[in-house]
Amino acid sequence: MSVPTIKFYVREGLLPAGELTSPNQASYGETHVQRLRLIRALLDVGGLSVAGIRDVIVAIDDPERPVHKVLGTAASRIVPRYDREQDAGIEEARKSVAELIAARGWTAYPDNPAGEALATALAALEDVGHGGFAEVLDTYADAAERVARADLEYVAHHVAREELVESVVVGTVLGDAIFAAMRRLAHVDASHRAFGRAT
Amino acid sequence: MSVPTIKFYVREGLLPAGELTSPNQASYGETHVQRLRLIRALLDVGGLSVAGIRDVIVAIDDPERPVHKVLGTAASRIVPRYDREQDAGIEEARKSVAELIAARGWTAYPDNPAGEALATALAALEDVGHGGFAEVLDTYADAAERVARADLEYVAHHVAREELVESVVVGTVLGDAIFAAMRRLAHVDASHRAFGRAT
DNA sequence: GATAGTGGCGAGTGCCACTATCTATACTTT
DNA sequence: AAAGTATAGATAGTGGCACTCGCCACTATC
Repeated sequence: MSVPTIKFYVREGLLPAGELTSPNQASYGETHVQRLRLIRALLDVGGLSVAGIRDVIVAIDDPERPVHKVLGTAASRIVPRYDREQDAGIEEARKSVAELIAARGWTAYPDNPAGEALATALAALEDVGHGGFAEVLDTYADAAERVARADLEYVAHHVAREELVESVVVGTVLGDAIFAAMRRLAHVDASHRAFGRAT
Repeated sequence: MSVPTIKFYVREGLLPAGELTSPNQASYGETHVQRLRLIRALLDVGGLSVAGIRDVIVAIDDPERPVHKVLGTAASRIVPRYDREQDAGIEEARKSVAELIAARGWTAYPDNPAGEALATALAALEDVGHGGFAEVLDTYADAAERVARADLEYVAHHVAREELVESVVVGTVLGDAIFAAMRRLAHVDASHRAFGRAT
């Protein structure tokens, strides 16, 4: 971790400045190191932008902000913003999403960032001519439900209140990466079983 | 979709050139449109780079290449390449991945791109101080297994051989986005159930 | 007292996905 | 037939992003 990079993060508001012990010496503590690790994790593994990380961090650090608002901010930075408004099928996809949510009995508004992201992905699927893939959506929803329950249970039982927001952000971002990697490992296994060939 | 953008894609080898009907007229057909949609889906929703898409497309279009090799190429472009070699905990994380694969009875080499990606994510988790999250890994693996089985079944039953490679690529890339979005929707629901508040 | 490092800051770099501009040609309208 | 519009192809430029450099005044250390 080079010094200029750290100075850059300080300037961008990702990292609090060190405490000045003299005009040209500042001391950094464990919290700075911790914060740096968080930044690298969100940047490298989570794929967030520096600006997005700043917003998330500001939200995390603001003790006034109610928890669910912080999570809202985090979600809106974490979910990549596709602007596919011109996509012909997006409206139809939004309807599918609303139906799925209703069928599942989920309490969630379909027009939140996650619902929009799902609609975008479904619309892209349709565009590409693999709309039939939507057939397995129920399996995806089952799996997502299980995972989400496990996430929440972990958070509820093992995380102290003051760490809550940060761990939810970390879990959301890194959880995506973990699941995606596992899905690919499972693909390799499943395809080996089905076709008798390891990839 | 602007004309210069299309020409750019042609130059970059993402899109075959149109058939010249005269020195300054080329005709594009339905396959070009289809290919364009694929490019946009991988770019916007899948988050691949133009160079990565080129590699994937070259692999898809090469009928000589055995299927499992194409999927290997696709996987190596789809999985983002983290270079966390200097991460202290990466070796330990690799061991966890190998153990997980063994415990699951999966047939997959832990040193493939997906295994590396998983190790990286786990190492990042540990760095950030949320190593305990690894507790729920089994739930993730269960879910990944289910999803992967559904993916494969769909492909085996509904996809013609000549479309196989493309649909696996599409399914892998868009499937990630779909699952991630669903996980967030399920989070909202689960947190509403647990804490009685919608986000 | 020479060397090396620091904070702070503006400017620069390299990469990437386009986008603008240019030339030469051809189709289209009047 | 002349003027206007459009296209292919190619080179160069743009804007955004994550750094990285260079400069200054100063200090810590050998």
